Amino acid sequence: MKNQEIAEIFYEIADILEIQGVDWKPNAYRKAAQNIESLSEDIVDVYKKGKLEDIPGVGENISRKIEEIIKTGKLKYLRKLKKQVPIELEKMMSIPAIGPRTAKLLFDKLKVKSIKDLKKAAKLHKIRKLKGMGEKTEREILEGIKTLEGSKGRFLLGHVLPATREIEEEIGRLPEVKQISLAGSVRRMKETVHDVDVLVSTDKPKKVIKFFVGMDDVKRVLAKGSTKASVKLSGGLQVDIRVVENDYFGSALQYFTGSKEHNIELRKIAIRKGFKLSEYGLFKGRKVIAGKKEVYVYKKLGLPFIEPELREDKGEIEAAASYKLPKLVKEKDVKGDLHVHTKWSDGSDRIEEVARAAKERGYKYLGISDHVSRVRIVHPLDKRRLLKQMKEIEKVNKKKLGITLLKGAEVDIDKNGKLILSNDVLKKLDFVIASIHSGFKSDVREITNRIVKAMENPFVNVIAHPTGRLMQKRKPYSVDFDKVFEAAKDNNVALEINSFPDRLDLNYVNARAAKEKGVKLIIGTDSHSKEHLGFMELGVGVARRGWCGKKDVLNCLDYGKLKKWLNK
DNA sequence: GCCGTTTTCGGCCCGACTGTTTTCAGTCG
Repeated sequence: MKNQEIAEIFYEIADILEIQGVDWKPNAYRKAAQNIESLSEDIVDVYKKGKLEDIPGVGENISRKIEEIIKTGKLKYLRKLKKQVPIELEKMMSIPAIGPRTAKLLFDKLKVKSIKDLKKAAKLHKIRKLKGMGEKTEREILEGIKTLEGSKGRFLLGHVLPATREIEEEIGRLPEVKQISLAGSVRRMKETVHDVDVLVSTDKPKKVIKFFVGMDDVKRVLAKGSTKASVKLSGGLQVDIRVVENDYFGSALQYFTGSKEHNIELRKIAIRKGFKLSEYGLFKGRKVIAGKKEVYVYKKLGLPFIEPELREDKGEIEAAASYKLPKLVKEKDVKGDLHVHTKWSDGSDRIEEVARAAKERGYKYLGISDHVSRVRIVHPLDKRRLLKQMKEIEKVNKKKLGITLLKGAEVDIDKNGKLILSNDVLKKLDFVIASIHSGFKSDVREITNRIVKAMENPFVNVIAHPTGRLMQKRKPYSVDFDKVFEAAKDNNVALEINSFPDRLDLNYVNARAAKEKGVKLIIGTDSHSKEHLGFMELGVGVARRGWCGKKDVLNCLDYGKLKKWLNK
């Protein structure tokens, strides 16, 4: 039974209780679920140690329920609740305009239990007859179902970032705009985002909002008020703008960056100190004591500045209060990229082109790592072509481009944990990345064994994308990270944070666990063209969300030290 | 249901916008 599965159960309980109109309990269950979800340790281990109640938000009652789930795989309480409220809650509530109260109303009056029922009811115009509902709500619900069916609910950070920056620039060019910043989950570098938040300060809110809803890419205006507006872009992405006065841009930025959970904790601190915190500032009575800048808000609450990527209420507030926040790695700390494909396998650019682009980015070194694989589609290298490629790399190095190329390869791990290239070839390389590209469906033991065995090969330096996930396409394979972390340390092997937009693997939870265990990380882009080198920002985002500093990331080392590490 | 440098009982974040209403509940973030 995994942490995630147990968390899901408590989320479900929270939803049902909310529908039933129960006060406070939903929050308590949700809080517990969040903390279980983000636990880096296996909850079964925590249970065995008798430490369940050490998890924040878990008390006597919930810990008893966790025990029941671990022992029996089920929870009677949830079953009972489900019988009382037999509704597809999670899906229903993902439809805009439907929250717990409306779901309850729809069930009570129209026996709507599922999206299917909902669609039918809306099409038959039954919903508009309910109290508090109308034509417009009905249309919005149908629209929402369409969106859900097209699964356009969440977007990959790497895919929305470019468009988002364009919008930021476009609005920023307005002379009326004093300050502008992205906020929300984009600013926190969350791997997927539901919408994009833009914060602007100006004396002319109407003008800015008018411009915003009239931008070229806007397909639909969802809401438009005097201080905020929401639009849907043609690609389906929702963008929200919030317009404030310059005097409280800081507190507004703090507020709109979130996360919600982080902000709730901050407000509690404010209350304890006799203050009140909102987007309009930090107040002592009626007096504003902080608002202009984000950092002042934290300061007046007795805290140092907390980087946006950490603001998830995962211990950052406690760490800040005791001045134990980590100094996070920055993109400019990265000295090179070690996961790059070229035309030799399935990349689209030649070695020299990629090298020049890497040099442009300020890198000191670049590791070429084309595929050695049995997957035909990637046009893999065999021994002969690999040796030939190494010659070409040497040739490019002689051109003195101001960047050093390292000879590497991304070699498949076979189903027994062996690399599909013999050691006498591997040892000629500067570095070896090992990765799993087949047999994803094997069980956790098998996968873990394959990875561990690969790490025991003396020439392996990095395990690429350790869980193999492709967001929105393929689930991660199960890996026993305790074992993998141990083996990584024992064998001086680094784990990769793969920066490709749909991978981001390790994810930030695992990256943080790795860091805490003292495992070294490498941030690689898995570039298949020179433009992909820019994905580094996403991997750095993951590392930052995982509390990693530059000392945790090997490709922040300069060339000499990195080379030494690679030679083990 | 959880939690505690105000508390083991009594709190539990805060505000904007919308639709459907004539003053507000529900949703959203």
